[in-house]
Amino acid sequence: MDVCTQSALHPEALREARAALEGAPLGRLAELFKVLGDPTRSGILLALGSTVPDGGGEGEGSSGARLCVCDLAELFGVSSAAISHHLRLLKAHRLVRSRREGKMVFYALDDEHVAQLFSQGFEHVKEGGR
Amino acid sequence: MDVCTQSALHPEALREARAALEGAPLGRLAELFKVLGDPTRSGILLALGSTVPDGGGEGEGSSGARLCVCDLAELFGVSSAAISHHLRLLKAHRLVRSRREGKMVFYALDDEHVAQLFSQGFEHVKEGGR
DNA sequence: GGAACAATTAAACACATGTTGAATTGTTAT
DNA sequence: ATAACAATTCAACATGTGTTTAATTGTTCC
Repeated sequence: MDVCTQSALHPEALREARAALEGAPLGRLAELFKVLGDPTRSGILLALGSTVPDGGGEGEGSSGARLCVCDLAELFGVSSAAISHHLRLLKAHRLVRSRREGKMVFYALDDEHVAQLFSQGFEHVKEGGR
Repeated sequence: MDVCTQSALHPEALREARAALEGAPLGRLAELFKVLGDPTRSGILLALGSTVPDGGGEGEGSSGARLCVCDLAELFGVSSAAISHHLRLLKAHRLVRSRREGKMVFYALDDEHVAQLFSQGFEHVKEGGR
């Protein structure tokens, strides 16, 4: 351990910080962000968030698209196994919900916060936040 | 590739989704979330976001704490090398800024969106979003 | 029942990521 | 200049993560 041997350098600030960390569900929060921290998964959420205007016939409100595993696999150019894997993760974190319909399984967003989360992220990225 | 061989199953929805993905800086967004997706890094941001009320003497407004690498290493129980590594990442993404003061280097939050981003995350996590 | 197809799961692999200890750089004090 | 100490960088290692192919499950149609 290369940690400083001299002393706790700024005890007051440290105490404050500890207090802030104490109550926070840090693990869960990081886990959520980790789930979002993959381009394919963010892409899935973004795609599912895209509103389909003149519903072709599968009409289901206008709160977001509904896509099957096949669609997503083609959309991102990966195997459906990979997509399935990602979807399982997203589902475990209540970010998407699934609904079987015949041979296919359709996925849709399951959380109203996700869109806001993304827009905040965009804000940061747009402002040159590398 | 196990991808569905039959056809593009839902062309309209796919077209919409493609449009939504087209404009979005997906890579950057995911990168940002990936940076936040580590407990130590989220912890650092949370710690730096904690407001130190009765400034002991290092007074610098009330918009957040200022901690040196040593403090953070002790706070999370890892080597200062590890902390330094994380800080470099956070800095590269304009999430923190640094300021040298004598032998030490102090870090502080560098972005006003971060707090909001976190609060959105908390919202989700609190609501049982596993 | 069996065939066809979408979805999931399992096993295995390549690659990225976080950590460490050692070496290096930067700053202050003697 | 040398010593002391904080911070960073380097090299190396252990562990995670995303992907693939293959096998399995679920559903529809014949």
